[in-house]
Amino acid sequence: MADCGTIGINFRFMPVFPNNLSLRQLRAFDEVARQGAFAPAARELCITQSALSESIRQLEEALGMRLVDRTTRTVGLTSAGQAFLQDVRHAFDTLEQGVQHLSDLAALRRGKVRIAAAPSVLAVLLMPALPRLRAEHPGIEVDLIEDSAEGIALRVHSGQVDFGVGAAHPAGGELLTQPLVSDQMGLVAQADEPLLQAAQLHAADLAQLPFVGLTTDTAISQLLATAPGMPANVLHTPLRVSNPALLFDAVRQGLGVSLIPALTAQHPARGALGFRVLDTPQVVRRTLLIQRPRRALSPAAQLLCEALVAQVHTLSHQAGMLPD
Amino acid sequence: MADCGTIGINFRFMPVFPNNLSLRQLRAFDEVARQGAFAPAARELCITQSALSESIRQLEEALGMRLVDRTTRTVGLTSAGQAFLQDVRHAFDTLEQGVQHLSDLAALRRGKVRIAAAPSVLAVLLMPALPRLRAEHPGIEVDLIEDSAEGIALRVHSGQVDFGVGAAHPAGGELLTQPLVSDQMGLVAQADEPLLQAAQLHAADLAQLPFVGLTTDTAISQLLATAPGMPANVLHTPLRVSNPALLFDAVRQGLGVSLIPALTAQHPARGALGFRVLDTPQVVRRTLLIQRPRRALSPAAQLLCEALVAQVHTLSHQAGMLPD
DNA sequence: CGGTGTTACGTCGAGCGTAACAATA
DNA sequence: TATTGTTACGCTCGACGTAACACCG
Repeated sequence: MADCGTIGINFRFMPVFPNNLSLRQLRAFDEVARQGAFAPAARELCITQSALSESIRQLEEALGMRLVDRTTRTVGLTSAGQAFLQDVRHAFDTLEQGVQHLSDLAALRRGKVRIAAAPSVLAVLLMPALPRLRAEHPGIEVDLIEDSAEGIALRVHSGQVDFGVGAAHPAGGELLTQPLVSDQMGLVAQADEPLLQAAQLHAADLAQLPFVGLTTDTAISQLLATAPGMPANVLHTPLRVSNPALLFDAVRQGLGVSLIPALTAQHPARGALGFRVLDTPQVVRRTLLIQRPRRALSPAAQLLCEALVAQVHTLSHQAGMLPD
Repeated sequence: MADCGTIGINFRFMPVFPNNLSLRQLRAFDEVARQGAFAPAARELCITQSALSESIRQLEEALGMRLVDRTTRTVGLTSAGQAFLQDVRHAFDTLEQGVQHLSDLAALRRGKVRIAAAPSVLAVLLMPALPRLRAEHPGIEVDLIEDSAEGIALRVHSGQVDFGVGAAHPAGGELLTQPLVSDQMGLVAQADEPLLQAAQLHAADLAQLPFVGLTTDTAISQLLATAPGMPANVLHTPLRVSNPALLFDAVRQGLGVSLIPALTAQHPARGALGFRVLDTPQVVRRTLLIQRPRRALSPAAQLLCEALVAQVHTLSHQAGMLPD
């Protein structure tokens, strides 16, 4: 490498910063001031007197100023030393505080997690885990952002969220995905709908029923569109809503039935509506955990990740759930 | 030396302080964050990428936490890294400020000097130098403390003042002294006193005049007491005052004449009173510069010291002055 | 003498550069 | 392919300890 600092244009600000001095020297100075003598300070620092003496000498040389008045028997600080000591200790406190902050992050005493996810994931997988998380880690802030598959991908890619949960989507380029849970599509209808009690439920059975769909930008809608054997009224619905909660409201109002994933059926907004898995075709929705590649999750984000997986396991016995 | 940290009782506070990390690593971290990449940061730091990479690795290892997310092409900070960066920069600013303070002290832009001295020294040697000093170094604070020889010695010994100027005194133990100026004792009297014009002035000439003295705790009084050939009215005075200003007032009131050093005669409070050196005996007062041994003077104190010496030279042509 | 801080000197390891590698755009 | 970050491997210089010294109580 070319020797630096030769002609280079970029001298920048360069305020003669302590390029020379080291934390060792400053720590040594602090301890000498604290102890008022070299010998005990050296013991405290776990070095010999000679090493300590050398450190102080170097520090004074680097600063071009005498900091300590040596009197063989007792040691005192120069007025300059006293002034400098203030700042050194302040800097130490700041650094120590910084390390403490890191420790807090690692120990989950502090932190902030931002998650983007599909509505059902938020309501069914994350919300139930929050009370315990809030109780056990009150210092961790959580932002839950409801979004579409595309929005999730974009938010993950831009780093706006720590990770996302939802369907795969090409937006956002290459993202690191990991299967979290798969579930089957099923019929949601008013409780007295006879099909809910049928021995077998086929997609064709829905052909004559009024059908309420999700807007076409949703991953679920697109999943149904690619599934084989879907009757026309399922593929082209006269009424489309953008999220499960509205869908449940529509079904409850008698506007029709719908097909939703089993996980979404766990949404509290379903209320007393009935649900059963579709036997043919088996339409499986895969929900992924989506991260930026080569980006480490913060400890708090890991915690929520784990809570998410745990919640998946809790719900794994429900009809139509296929945990990965 | 016994290996430290074994059983020792003194674990003290020991808050897992950054015992490992160094300023180099922190500076490297700061620069990586600033540049957003290793290569330019390494150039800025005048080291190779490999060295920089190693520094960051060590820092992360010391902190037990990933600070930088490497993406080969671009580099981002972990949330932990962002939080830590704040504190690191704050600590840097504090240190830089400390160094700046030292620089200010050295360049006489800031500073504080405390001086203890005899009244005549303050009024005659220091006061005249102050206007220029205040003009040239407005950031330097000066404390002038008027005191007796004993008080000066004690204040110097205790470190309450940077240095003292006055007569020698055993109080305060071993002090570093340096002759500053010597001057002869002389007669101070109302301007019409015939002795002021005499060809020769002998101590015995004062025997019949009313005499006003300084209190016996003053160095001048003690000096006169040990001088040979002093008439009784000089040695035992019915009226004693504690400082030259009062003495001048007394003489002006016609209460008597007195003997004072030539330097003191330069005191502005003398007004129109006459002064002439005593021819026999020649009584010489030695004024010393008094410092604590093995204690370096601050730059500001040195400045005042030099101003003091310069003022001595300015007055060296006056009658009775014997600069050393 | 006991204890202080300083200096001299030999040793060892941390920190660096060179070079080869891996991975992205 | 060009550029970036990582790893491997010597090397050198700085930081340490031992020891001898100088100094004060």
